[in-house]
Amino acid sequence: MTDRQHLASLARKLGTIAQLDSLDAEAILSLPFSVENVDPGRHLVREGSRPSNCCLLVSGYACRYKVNAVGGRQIVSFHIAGDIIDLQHLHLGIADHHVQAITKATVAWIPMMEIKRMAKRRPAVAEALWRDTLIDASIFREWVLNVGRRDAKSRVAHMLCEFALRCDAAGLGSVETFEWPLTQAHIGDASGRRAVLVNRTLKLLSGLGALESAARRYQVKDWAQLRLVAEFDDTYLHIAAA
Amino acid sequence: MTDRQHLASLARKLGTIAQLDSLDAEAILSLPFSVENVDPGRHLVREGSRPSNCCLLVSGYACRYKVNAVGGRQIVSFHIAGDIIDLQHLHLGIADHHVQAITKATVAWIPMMEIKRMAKRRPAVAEALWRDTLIDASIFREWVLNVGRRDAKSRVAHMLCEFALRCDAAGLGSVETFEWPLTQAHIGDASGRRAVLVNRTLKLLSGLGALESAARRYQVKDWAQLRLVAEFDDTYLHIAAA
DNA sequence: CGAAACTTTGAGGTGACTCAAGTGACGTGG
DNA sequence: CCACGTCACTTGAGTCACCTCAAAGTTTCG
Repeated sequence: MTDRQHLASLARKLGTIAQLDSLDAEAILSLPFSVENVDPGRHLVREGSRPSNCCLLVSGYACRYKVNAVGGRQIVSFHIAGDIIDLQHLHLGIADHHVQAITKATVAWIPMMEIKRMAKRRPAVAEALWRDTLIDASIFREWVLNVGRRDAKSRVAHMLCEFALRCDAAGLGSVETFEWPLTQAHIGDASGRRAVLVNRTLKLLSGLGALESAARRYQVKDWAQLRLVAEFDDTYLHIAAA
Repeated sequence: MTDRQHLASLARKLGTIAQLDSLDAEAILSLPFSVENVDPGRHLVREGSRPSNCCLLVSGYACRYKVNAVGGRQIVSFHIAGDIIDLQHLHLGIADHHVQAITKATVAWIPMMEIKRMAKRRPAVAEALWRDTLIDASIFREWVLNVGRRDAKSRVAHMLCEFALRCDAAGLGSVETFEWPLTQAHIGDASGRRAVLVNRTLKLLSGLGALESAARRYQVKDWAQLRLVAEFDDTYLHIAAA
């Protein structure tokens, strides 16, 4: 199946990132690709590999992670439908981290050569792609601050705020109601804390009335308070057009 | 003064990042710029500003940092001569972090418009610049792992290894002997630990025989051991050509 | 319906923090 | 050229956030 519809979410996302005309959109929608349905836990990129395709997440959720010498895992970002995950490796050659599906997901594999070719012909698309990688980098910087200088309560709240806003911007729910399909172990691996502490921390946030959680369903009850606890400022997401 | 020599370190660096021909090099060397000499502590980029120039570090050392709500500071990267610091904002519009000189430094301000224009005319240079920003992003990811999943000893050792290798690659000394012009407070702000603990940690690394330190002069005595303590693998620096 | 995976709760240990006081290096101005 | 202020480094002692280990619930899914 090579339905152009699979690329629509990419075109939509890049359209929110930069000004694209109809020829740009056409170039994106006519990229060649192959579709794959994957189960939770399936690896989409392996550290040390030399990817020749970019992975577009058509539906579902994924995360990037690295591991330390003793097997400790650190998730460095989450990804949602419309994210073109592997753009970070477009000009790097060798993958420096893993990418793994969190839920069942549908991905479209796009040859890197084709993306590079499109970038040469359509400068506006190239700029959008570059800008997308720069936004990723901005998010990494915020995560360094998050795990480096915030306590467990703020970290978890911050992750929630970021996920909520990104889902909202991608048209996948609102800030109050969105899917957060993570186990407490995922949240722990992303926040650099143990799952046990994440559990206590979520209870604490519920106790504050900022959040309601039950069986991996979360609902933000008090967005203002959650932002406050998280020290959340969305500038770093660069969601508004430049 | 608008001596082309100031741009030589940039041309050199980009040449190690991608294949550039003589026309590419010429394009880089003929960029317009203005030079400024700055003192330690001087800010080169302010969070919230809308930079219109890219800052090339001609000599000296600088760092990027963010602050949390209570004033806690997190350094997210260090920069050395030849680094074009502000490329991260080329397509972002608004600065999401501060950049500050650590030592006395010489910088060259290059108009972003000129860089974008050059990127359009010289695709190989554009690719080199893009690749440079992707390498930055890769380093951010490693830092998330570093502050998220390593103890103080490994963190500090890791920072040392990275700095050493980058200096070495930039032609600023060797792995054993290089300048690390940081106060213990800097090291603390970068590793997400307090300066007091950094002090004890450096003593500990000295005790292991991996390091000698005195009055902000550092020397690596046992590179193999330092790498081991740091869990250091240089893949993420993407130093070798792709 | 049963196994596996995830969540919850408790108790005791530890790495890093805060507070505090003192030492040493450096630069400046009288 | 010494007196003084400033900044960085050093060391100690008490405290706390988070960790580890452990075991019991609960949800999910084949």
